[in-house]
Amino acid sequence: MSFQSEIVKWYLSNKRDLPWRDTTDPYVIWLSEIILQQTRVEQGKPYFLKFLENFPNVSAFASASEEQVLKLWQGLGYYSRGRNMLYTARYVVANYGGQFPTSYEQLIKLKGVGSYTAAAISSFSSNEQQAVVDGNVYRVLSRYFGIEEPINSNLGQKMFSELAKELIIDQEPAIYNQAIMEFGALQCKPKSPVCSECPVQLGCYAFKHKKIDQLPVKLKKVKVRKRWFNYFVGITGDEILTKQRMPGDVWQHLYDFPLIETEEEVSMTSNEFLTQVEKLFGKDLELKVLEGKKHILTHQIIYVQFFAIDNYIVNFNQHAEIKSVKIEAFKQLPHPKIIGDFIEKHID
DNA sequence: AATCCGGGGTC
DNA sequence: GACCCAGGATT
Repeated sequence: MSFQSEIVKWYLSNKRDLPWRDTTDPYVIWLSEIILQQTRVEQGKPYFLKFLENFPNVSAFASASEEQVLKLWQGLGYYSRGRNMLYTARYVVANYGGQFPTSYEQLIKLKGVGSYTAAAISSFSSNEQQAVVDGNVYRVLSRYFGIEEPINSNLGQKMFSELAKELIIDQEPAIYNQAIMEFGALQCKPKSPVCSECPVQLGCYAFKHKKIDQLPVKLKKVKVRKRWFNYFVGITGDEILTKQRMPGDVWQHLYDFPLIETEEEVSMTSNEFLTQVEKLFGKDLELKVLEGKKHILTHQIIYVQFFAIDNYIVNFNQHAEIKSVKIEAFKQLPHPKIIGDFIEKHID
């Protein structure tokens, strides 16, 4: 039996029961695929259900506000996915009359939809012969066929997508694509794959040559930047100071607190820091240390320090980005995870 | 071609 | 701590 047939056979008896399977609605598939980008199934599942409940179709999604979408997205990360979804939902309503496209050619033009997602939606919704190449596929193919070209090199990506394209010929695209990804996720895992019970063990290059833990090859050395965020929690009566984050940095469009970023950990005796703080909040400011947290992102480690401020004065003319809003309204805004956690813990 | 964009799970 | 997750956009 061929590699592909074995994988499909394995899939039919081992697949998970997931809420986005058993539908060919391209809108629902799109929803699931965007949410699952760089996101584990178990992490994405509750978000998928929440989004489907709030937005049962693309028209409902299109009529949402960005704040509504980002609030639902809160905690999932890579927030541009949420912003792009809203853009795309409106685009589909405006240009396709709310009929979500199913062809690769149309899908690839949508914001937030790349080659993987276009292949996934087109094959799952209309059985178009487009091969998905995601992290699972890279791993399974590199191991089974013994491809040592790095999966994130230009040549590597080309080789893997060519191979995937050949393999899907004569397969049922929807099932085969899901099968090879599920196989990668459950059987041919990154760490400790279940080779002893593998249906394609005999043909597997990596198993034969004992290179399971060396494939796939991936070039990588991401430098992690360290940053120090000093947040100021200012509450007067039933209002709190907040600020929306701007383009060009993490958490774009989400709401946090007034912030002074420094090159290193600040000390309360640093004149330079205190001068900056007074410049923002006035001379009579009372400052208290609340708590410190370490927040890890892909390319950054952010050391977050929260300060409580009292008796502050903000010159809203000079600092138009800072606003004072009702605490209840503030809570409804979308926040970065680190801020959302702080609010839950400290602000009733 | 390299870098940025989150948060969480696993070993 | 290192790696990875049903990747995509930007420079």
